[in-house]
Amino acid sequence: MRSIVPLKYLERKMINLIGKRRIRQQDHKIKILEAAEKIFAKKGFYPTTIEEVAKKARLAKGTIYLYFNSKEDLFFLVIERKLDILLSKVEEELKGPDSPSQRIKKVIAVHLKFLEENGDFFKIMEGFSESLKEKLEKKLKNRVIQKQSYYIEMLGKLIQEAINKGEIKSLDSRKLAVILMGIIHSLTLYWISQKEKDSLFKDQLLVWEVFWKGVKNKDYSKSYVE
Amino acid sequence: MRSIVPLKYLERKMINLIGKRRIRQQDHKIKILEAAEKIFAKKGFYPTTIEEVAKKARLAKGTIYLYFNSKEDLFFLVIERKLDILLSKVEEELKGPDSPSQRIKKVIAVHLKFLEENGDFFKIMEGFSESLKEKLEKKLKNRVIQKQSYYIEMLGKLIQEAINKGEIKSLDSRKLAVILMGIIHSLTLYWISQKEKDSLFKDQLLVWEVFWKGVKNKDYSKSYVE
DNA sequence: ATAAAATGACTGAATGGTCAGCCATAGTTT
DNA sequence: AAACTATGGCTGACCATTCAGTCATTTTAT
Repeated sequence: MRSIVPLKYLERKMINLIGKRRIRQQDHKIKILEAAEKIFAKKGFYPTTIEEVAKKARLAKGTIYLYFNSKEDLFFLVIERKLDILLSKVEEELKGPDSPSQRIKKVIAVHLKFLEENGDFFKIMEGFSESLKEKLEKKLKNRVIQKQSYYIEMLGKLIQEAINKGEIKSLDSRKLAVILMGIIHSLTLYWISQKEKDSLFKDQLLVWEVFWKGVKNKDYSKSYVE
Repeated sequence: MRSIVPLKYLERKMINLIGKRRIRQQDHKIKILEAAEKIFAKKGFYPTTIEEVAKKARLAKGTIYLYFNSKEDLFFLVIERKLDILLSKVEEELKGPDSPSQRIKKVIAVHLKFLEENGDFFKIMEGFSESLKEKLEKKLKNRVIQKQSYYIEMLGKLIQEAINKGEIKSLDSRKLAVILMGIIHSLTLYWISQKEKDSLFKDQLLVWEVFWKGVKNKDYSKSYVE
């Protein structure tokens, strides 16, 4: 007799995990994240209201709080989701056996493509620094910062490799990584501000050319292919 | 007899304009601007409270509103004040008879020096895009945006000049201006994030080298002096 | 029938902006 | 020069609004 109760409980647990409800919940979570992404991109963190996000996701305000702990959490999770995708795409691209310089070229292309497809993400990141200023230490905030740093670090190592191989001049590899990201960032900003949007992706050659010629080792000019 | 009254009135007016009170007022305006600059840099637009600015300026909240119309106005005026200084410094530097490339080099130096001396200004500008999103069109906001654009435009023209003289490869001069600013911006951001602050100014050579080699015309390598 | 999910009215805290009054200083009168 | 008056810069309590987050109630699914 007693065993029936826990069985029913487990049963329900299973249903929750794999049944319709579970799927619904996932749907809603994604729906909210996507709605939030758009609104945060448009207005920035502070002027965005949970009510508005809920409306966009066609849910009630209270429902948001069933899936996220706070506005801040929602904000950071929106960022984290996209940052993870970007990171995985870049890491995927780096798996090949190419030379460092070729891999850098690939990173530029992947990054620009991602930003072109995720303008909202870029806009949010742009305002990220503003929103994290003078706020209590938050687990999620730090996770995002850490992922950002990890990305720059990865790029820095790649550049260092290129330096070691003599492809790039012996300069501070981390600073060069920062510079490369700065070039990408500023061109993206420019692209977003343009009303008549040309393709951002096609600027990969411009980025590559300027960066590569700017940093390449004179003795190694043969490696500048294409 | 009648004329005495208006005379006295004018007399008082003069005293108000040039006397103690008038000086006091100027003092306060600057005081508020400087306090606001610090707080805005630290916390960003939205989390900054007028009360806090007032406290820092050792004035009462209401007093702020005697000198500025709103929090937004104060914010934009803080930016505008510094932007004007930067613009004038750069314009001053461009007056010489140097070649375009030499003038670009000077702009880099002046800009980096200014940012090193005005880290707070940079921090505010960083969050500028966030705070201006989805806000009613404001005269002051547009003035600031216009000045920013003017700066990029000026740099673009300078680069175009260099292109025309064959110093720089024939690329989109505006995009190159954007790239140069991106390099400067990202290195400044990096510099600010460093706890052990090296000099930002000394990176002028790095910026110059990377940018110049990245864009220079092959046929014109002689012009790369120093 | 039961429990989970969703709702949205409500609450409390925060804060931009206001304004009636205070008081230091300047001007006037005796 | 002393006493009185007028001025206006400054103040901070107060008001109105906005909004994150809560929870009693309703809806939905099984």
